[in-house]
Amino acid sequence: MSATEPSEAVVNAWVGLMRAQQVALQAIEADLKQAGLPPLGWYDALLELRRAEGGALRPLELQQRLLLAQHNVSRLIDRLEEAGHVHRSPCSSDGRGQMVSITESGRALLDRMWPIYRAAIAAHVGARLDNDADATTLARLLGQLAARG
Amino acid sequence: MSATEPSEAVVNAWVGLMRAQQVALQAIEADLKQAGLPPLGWYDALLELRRAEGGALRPLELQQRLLLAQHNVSRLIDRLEEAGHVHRSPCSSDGRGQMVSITESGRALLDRMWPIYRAAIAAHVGARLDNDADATTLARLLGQLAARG
DNA sequence: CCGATCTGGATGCAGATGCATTCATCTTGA
DNA sequence: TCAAGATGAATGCATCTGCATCCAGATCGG
Repeated sequence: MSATEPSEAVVNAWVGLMRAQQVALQAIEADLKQAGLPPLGWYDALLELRRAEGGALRPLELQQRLLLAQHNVSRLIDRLEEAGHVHRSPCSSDGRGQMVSITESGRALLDRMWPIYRAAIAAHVGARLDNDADATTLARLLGQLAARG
Repeated sequence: MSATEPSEAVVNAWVGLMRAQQVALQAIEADLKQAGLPPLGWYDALLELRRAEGGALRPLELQQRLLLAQHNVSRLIDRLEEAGHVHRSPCSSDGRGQMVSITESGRALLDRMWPIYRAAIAAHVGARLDNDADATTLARLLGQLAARG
């Protein structure tokens, strides 16, 4: 499987990965927008913050969890801060760094987004899989692709 | 599977889909850039043109095949034309439309990109799957997600 | 035949991303 | 201890995407 010449099955998996993500993401983003909600990226970032100890993370940690480029995280935080969903404060242990914490507004936004997001996942992903076993298999194989190494 | 409340397996499949695509795409795009080649979008568009009868398609057809927004197709064609890889000509059957055809330069670019692209797929997708059966299963399940309906 | 409407495609503008550089602070080693 | 390098984060600029609108040519109803 690791030759420079991928098998046809591997190429099909790759093409399918691109297509499936494109189709599902477009549909889910459309549902969010339809409901007057911000893009998924905001949800992902706020969710990581809420999960974190104290509801706060360093930008660098956020960057690693979201797999985004440094400058994109910086600007995502700009937008979230502008909208009042996060708050920047200086970092006590490292003068270069800072702490980004989720605000009440940010937590409320997560709560507002999840019902829509959840329904969109069910509609655009769940409804296209035949059963839970398929979903589990898919998740396992996709997990292998995303594993670092 | 189509309740408004997706099962945990479905949510895991969705998260895995986003992650796997992000990781694989970033890695493959990086390999292309490393080799001094243009982004994947160019490959996709040129490939559709080369596959098409006469090496030409209407922008609308390209749009449907690539699942891109109309204005993005228009601008992708701008860039490809600017680089000499495609050629716009008026459409005989519909005065509003046009034909976009792949040039020799475009065909040559496809041929230059494929070895790098192929190796990247093998390295970043193939190498992470245990065997061809897994690749086939993955492709099948992803195909269900992308199927229109 | 012709005006109303629809459709294929382009474009202006705002928002987002990639890339290189910059700035400040932290770390290291002589 | 302090200069040299490394690291966390921001920013200027070009490219790309999203969105609304616009334009020209096609289609349809009377």
